[in-house]
Amino acid sequence: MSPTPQPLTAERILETTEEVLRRHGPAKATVVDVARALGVSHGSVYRHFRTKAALREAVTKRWLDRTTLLLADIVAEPGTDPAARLRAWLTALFAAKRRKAFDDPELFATYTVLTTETAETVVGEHIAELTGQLTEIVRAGVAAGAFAAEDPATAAGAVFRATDRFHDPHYAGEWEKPGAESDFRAVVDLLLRGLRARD
Amino acid sequence: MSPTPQPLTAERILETTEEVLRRHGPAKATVVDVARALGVSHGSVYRHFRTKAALREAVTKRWLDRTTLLLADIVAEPGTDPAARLRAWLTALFAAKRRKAFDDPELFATYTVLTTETAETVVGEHIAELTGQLTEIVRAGVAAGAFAAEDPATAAGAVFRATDRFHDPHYAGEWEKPGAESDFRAVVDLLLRGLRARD
DNA sequence: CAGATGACAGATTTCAATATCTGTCATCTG
DNA sequence: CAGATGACAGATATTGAAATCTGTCATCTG
Repeated sequence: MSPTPQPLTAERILETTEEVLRRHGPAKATVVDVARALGVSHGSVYRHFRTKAALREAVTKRWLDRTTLLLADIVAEPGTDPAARLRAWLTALFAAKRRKAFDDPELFATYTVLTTETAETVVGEHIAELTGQLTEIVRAGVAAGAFAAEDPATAAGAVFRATDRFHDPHYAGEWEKPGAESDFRAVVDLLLRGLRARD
Repeated sequence: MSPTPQPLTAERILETTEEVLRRHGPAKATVVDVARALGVSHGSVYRHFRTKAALREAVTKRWLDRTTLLLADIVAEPGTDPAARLRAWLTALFAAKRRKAFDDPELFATYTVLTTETAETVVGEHIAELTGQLTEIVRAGVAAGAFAAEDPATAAGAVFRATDRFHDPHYAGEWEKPGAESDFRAVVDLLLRGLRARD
């Protein structure tokens, strides 16, 4: 769009790459497109990112990190009832994903492809961060005597995996169906019952 | 293989279609291939199945029904402890899927494509049958005073969805990883804890 | 006449030629 | 001389013509 006289930074490249991905989709967005949009040669892009895959990874990480940050607020919330906090966290995650999928389906499809490409690396770390947050919530719940769990990390992992259907993009098609909301509640209810400490 | 002089039945067509799918894969298996393998014209195949999609659906249903039947035995088991029976059912489902995926990865990939094609119809019914079995186990558990659940069907649905990761072919890649077994146990433990009746 | 056939139209797939892209690097420029 | 360039080789994607497939149906055959 603009010839942009500003210095070429990794940050500007990432912004432009997002834009190009939004416009062209994951299959047709090329490094040459990104360079063209920035008004530079594609060789310059390779000065900041070693490969096209690395560039895509960086964009994907940015996108995932936005969600991680959003949820961190809930973990940090002080003195809430552990069960309520765990439910709030899971609900916020589901809501965030559902909103992304619903508001801009094409962009969501683009990121679904990107995350599939980096399942083992970037997405793996993202999931580790999320289960880390969950572990923190469970740990606090155990400390408060509200939850019973031998190992908070194991329990958190189980909770995360048991709710895959409500955050894995693979199931996005199910998220706007009539029963989705009550299905979610039923799973969360069952999991919270399983965590709750016996008197 | 053989020119087969026997009468052309839907059953024989299904058997041959399985064979052709096994050989050629889902992308390249054509109705013409099936007809050729049977030594008939493809018009004759269309006398038994209205479309190629209908033929594929029928094959897929056969395949899924084999698993349904396997699990029905566990539901029918008399007088077992409800928790043990539920665990056995979930374990058998996971084991059956994992075996299929591991023993013949190409065939499993073929059926993964087929089930994706018929997600709304055949697979939907298959899932309904499985959750029906689960509901029966939960209902019996509630009757025996071992489980607490307002609505057994809802609880069964929640258990099924919470274990998606261990039966949805989408996750097949995870099933042979080191942690899979203990991840499975952690989720099932948590779910059983959630179902268990309080004294 | 129940059931099989194969020619056919329109849709889909294959294939090979062509164009574009990725990643490198010798060269240029401020 | 730090940073940008663009020519280049090999890999990948696009394209359009030809081949194959799907689904129908008038016709044939036991």
